Amino acid sequence: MRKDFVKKCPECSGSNLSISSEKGEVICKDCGLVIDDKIVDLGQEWREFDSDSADKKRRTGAPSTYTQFDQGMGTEVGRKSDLYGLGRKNQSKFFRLRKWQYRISTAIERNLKLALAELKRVSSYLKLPKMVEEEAARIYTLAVQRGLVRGRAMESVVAGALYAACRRHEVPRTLEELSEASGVEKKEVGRTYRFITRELSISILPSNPSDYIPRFSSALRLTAKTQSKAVEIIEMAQKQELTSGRGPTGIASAGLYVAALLNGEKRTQREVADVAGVTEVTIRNRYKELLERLDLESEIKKIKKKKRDRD
DNA sequence: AAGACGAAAGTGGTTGA
DNA sequence: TCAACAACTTTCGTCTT
Repeated sequence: MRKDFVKKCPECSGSNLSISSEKGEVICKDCGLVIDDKIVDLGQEWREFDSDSADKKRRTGAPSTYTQFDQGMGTEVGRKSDLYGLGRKNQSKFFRLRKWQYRISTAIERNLKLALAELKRVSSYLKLPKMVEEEAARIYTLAVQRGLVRGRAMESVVAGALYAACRRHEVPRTLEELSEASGVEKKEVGRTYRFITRELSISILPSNPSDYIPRFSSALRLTAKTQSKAVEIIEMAQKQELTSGRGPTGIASAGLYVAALLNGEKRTQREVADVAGVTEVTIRNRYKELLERLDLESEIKKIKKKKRDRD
């Protein structure tokens, strides 16, 4: 069963809430307020209604989880009782093997234990959905097994794995946010992110500017109308090929800035720039392109005229 | 005085020879 | 491996509201 954290929108007290578990957001459909954009956990996916469907769905027992350091399972190289019938030579070989196995696995386990603790810390700081945390843990485990952590700070690999997991699940967090949460430098996060996704050949779609809109616009306290206008503008921009090669946060913030302007809820460039983690200059550049290519100039002029008339 | 605008120089990353 | 290149940032002076 899903936990309902909020039943009514505190802004307009409508009960028309939309839960997007993938993005970890609860949005009021009436006024667009993002009530809780950082749901930690919505509970398990599968439910059992009767024994029939239970048999189909409950195929794995307890879900194996990557956030436990050994995925809830362990391996050992035999026990002493297995020694029966081995010759002397083989006995010592057996002990050597077991010693090595022990050393290697404890080294990996120790690392994983530490890393997963760190991963959980960062993830809960950013209030990421459980799915993303699991994914990040999976990625990190793979990275350890491939020996990709050697020579790299564990923290930065954790941050890189989390960033990758966010991108995969279209729950975008900026590099800055990851950097702030993990205490790893921004470039380092980006570097390890690129490294591990390349080495593990994890394919990641380029992030969509629209994915940032709900979070940014709620931070700026903008209405749902403005929010959907911004998404509209961004879609138009994508059709005009104004978006390729540009930073998605820059496009998102410019779209939001224009949308707010058109709906008479003006925010300054600085305000938008701050929540989006870009500079005013970038917003200006994108903004200029948007006006030129989407003929919004006349609409902007109308807004300005209206304002003058009011004075 | 605050916000918007734009030029110039610097940074880090990608690409192609 | 190096140089050219695009996107973005920082900084700063000027114009607009």
